[in-house]
Amino acid sequence: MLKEERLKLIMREVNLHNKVLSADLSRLLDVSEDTIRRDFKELIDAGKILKVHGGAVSPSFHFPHNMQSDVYARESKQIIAEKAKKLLKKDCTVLIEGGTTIIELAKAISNDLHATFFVLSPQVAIALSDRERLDVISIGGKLSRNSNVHTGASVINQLSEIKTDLCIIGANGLSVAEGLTDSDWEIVQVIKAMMRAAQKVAVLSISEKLNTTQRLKVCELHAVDYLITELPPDDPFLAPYKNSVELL
Amino acid sequence: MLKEERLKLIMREVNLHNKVLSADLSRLLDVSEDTIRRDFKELIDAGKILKVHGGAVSPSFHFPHNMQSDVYARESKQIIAEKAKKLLKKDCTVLIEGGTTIIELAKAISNDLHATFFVLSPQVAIALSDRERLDVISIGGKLSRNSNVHTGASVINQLSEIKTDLCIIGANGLSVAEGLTDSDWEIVQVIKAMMRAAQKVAVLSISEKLNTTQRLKVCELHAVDYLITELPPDDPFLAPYKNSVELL
DNA sequence: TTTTAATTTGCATATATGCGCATAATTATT
DNA sequence: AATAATTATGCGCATATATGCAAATTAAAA
Repeated sequence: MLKEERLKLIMREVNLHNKVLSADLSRLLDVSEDTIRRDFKELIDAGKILKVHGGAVSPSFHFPHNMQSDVYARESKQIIAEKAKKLLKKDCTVLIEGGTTIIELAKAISNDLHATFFVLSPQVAIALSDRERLDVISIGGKLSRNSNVHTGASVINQLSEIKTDLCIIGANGLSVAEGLTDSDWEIVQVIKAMMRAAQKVAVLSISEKLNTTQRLKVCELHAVDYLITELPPDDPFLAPYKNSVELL
Repeated sequence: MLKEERLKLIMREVNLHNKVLSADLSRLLDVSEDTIRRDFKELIDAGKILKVHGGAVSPSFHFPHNMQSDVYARESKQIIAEKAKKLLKKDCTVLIEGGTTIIELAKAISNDLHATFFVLSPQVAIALSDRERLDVISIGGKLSRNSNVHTGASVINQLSEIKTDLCIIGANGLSVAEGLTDSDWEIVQVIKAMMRAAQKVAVLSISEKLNTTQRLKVCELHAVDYLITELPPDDPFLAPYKNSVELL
């Protein structure tokens, strides 16, 4: 990849998100963070970005907005994202939910994966929008405020009309006894519809969500094909799950 | 192979991909990289390409050449956003497109406006997602990469089923003679459908887009109800538009 | 504070580039 | 047609640029 291309892509990221992290760009563009920082220098000299610790921001960036302090458990989520990437094969169709873990996965997806993604969350749509070889299709609907995912009858309807190889969802509660659980009724309906639309079901969950239960039931554990946590599959903590799902 | 043929092929590659690697061309045309570089020299002298380390790029791609433009107009866009806010009444339904000007409007919308927004762009959806009293409904579809707006038949379909008080769109080209114009066919279809779905049409445009024309026609000027620019309505620059639309 | 993460710096390596020259191909001249 | 002149091409080498790695430094976070 030409350096010029990288600069273009960096600017695109900055204009898109107002801020970029060196680490994210490093993974996206598959160069070292050093190189990203050197690119930053050029863009700074050109007055196109401003440097901040950890990344860069657009010159017109105002702090109050977009300042999401999502750093929490980000490392675990990145491990999960790396594992989940292995499920994404060339030319597959994927139905993908929202939530911070899923967004981490979206960011980690390589620039040259050729596939079709059906997305339910505007954030995920944006995170994927710069991947040249990806078809991104938003399943529209009412934006649920607390989850930032499209919900409602129209979503369920549209989901009933598509078939995908895989669906990827985040877990709010997961236990051997109760299976997958959530606290939001609308989201539960959406996830159920997603699972019907997909051949295989992958659940991404940081380990702290394991062995917890939310008010509403989504499905039994055995309805899940892959469970991806930041722990190695042979971690004793995961032992109870081994019989029902494939651990990654 | 004749040198002239090579030059032709090189230009074709550049126009096709906006960039070429010396190494690729060397292999493709079966000549040494030196020769390719010497070819580059000719094309550079002719102003047809620009040299970068590792290859060459099309002049429009080279970033130092299109340095400004996007970021600087932000102030104007904020002025436009403030004016456009006045069109948003309590309990109205609004259909809103994408683009930087529109995103600026979305950010400017007050926290206690009670209304329903149909959105076509994930960025706009996110910008609106934290307004407590807003219903945000995404019209889903294939995400168009260059505009970051949902497009395609499903969008047109969904738009045919809704009725809103107002639609707000950004202009790419606007002139008295040619009306509203754009360069992307998919977007044109979407805008037309938006206008059919809405009672009133507001066009937001920074003044530099005025009196310019793009390849594809969207509609005549009189199909637009409100034209909002950063200039005051009595600016002489806007005089030709006065008869056809209401200026804000 | 201590601890962690990000950045800078210097260095090593790989790749790209420019130049001189020899050779091959093309064109002009006799 | 043969030869001279011109132009195009490839190769080796010196230099410049780009990139990654590791240690040292600096900034943020706990």
